[in-house]
Amino acid sequence: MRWRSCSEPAFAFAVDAGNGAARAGVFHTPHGPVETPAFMPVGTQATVKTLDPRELHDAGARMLLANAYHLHLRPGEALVREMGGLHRFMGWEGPILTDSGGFQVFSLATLRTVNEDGVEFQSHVDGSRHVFTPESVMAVQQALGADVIMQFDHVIPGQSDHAAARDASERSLRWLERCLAAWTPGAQALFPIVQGGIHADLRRDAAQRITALAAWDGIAIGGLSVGEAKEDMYGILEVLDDVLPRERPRYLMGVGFPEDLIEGVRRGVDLFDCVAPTRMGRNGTAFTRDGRLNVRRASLRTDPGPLDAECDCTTCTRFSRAYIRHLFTADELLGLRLLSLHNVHFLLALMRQARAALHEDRFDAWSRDWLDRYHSSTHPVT
RNA sequence: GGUGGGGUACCCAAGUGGCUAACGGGAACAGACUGUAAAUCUGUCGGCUUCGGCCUUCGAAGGUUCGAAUCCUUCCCCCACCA
Repeated sequence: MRWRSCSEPAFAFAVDAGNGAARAGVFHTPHGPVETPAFMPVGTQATVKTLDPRELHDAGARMLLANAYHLHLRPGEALVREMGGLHRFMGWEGPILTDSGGFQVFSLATLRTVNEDGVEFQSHVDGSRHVFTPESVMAVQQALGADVIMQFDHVIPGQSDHAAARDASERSLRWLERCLAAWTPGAQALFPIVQGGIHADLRRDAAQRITALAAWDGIAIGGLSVGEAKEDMYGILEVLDDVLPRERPRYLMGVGFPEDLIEGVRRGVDLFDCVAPTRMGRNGTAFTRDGRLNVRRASLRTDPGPLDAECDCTTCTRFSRAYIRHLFTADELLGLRLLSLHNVHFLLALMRQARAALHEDRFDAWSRDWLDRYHSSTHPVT
């Protein structure tokens, strides 16, 4: 295995506070440090939908995601490279992580066939056929030029049985070896991904085998938040907390909702990403300290207050619930932007609070209070 | 004044004897969304209900029929064109 030593500084990870399994630290990348635990907004097609990179940075985002499958189809990694790489192309100077397309094996299941060599996708854009292999996915991600790249993995539905989960996990492990062989260490960190569904033995086995391969820049936990029960997800995180090395960042892929971020941090996760804040932002749901709020609700028609009284984002400082409701009711584009911005800001602020609580050694109490209030879900009309 | 067309649930609009509480849209209301095929999707949308049904509806009133939003009569409105 051609593993770069973890003593190399480019992707150093320093843990500087902890509370049980939860910890706070700093993950260093060639495009700057990321304080953890951190939430990474998702910009699948080299854009966090509706949001300007500048306002993302101002909201506290330090690292973004993009997607190899989508960018390979459009505009193509060659064009991105020609335009100076992903950072310059999308106007984001901070670190970027690209997902490999493994999630699309799950989300586009009706448009692909899997075999040992790789996956043949029928493009959701124009129907053309594209073969993704561990080697080709490494090449795509190298051309895109993200700081962190992901192995090609096989994601399956959360409720899959043991046999199916083992099959997908074993395939992902074989593909990991091929990704490692095709990877050029140095400017890019390669994160392996633990699979195994909701089956503790498979998860433990995969985590141990990945860990045993070599030193790590970071390890991802994949195949969660794909339809399984929350308790199953939390249970798997607890299983993995015992097995995964503590000196490297752990990245829980595709999570999540505010409550899942806190539950994840509590179980030792450092990095998260999720489309929820932006998708829900476009679909009319706001995250608030008192639970989710459907901004189309008739009861907000004349509500002069902010989405969340404690939020200091642009949306909450300047616009009323009544106005945002109106924007959604009238299908005005500003509504999508304002709500996406608020939701992203909300999760970033949540992680900021979690880090502060960890540094001040009060994470346990803080997280319990936060969850109690969030789950009480009242939404008094102002 | 004449001729022709039309009045269907909040709006638009199908339906010309039973399969119609009434196709479709929209609005409204409620819900879902977790490494983005998503500014998407789902449900409710006359009233009551012990969920099996019951009641009231298709401009108004009468009539034909076992049975009418659908056929007939009269009346009331709207639109187009002609005087």
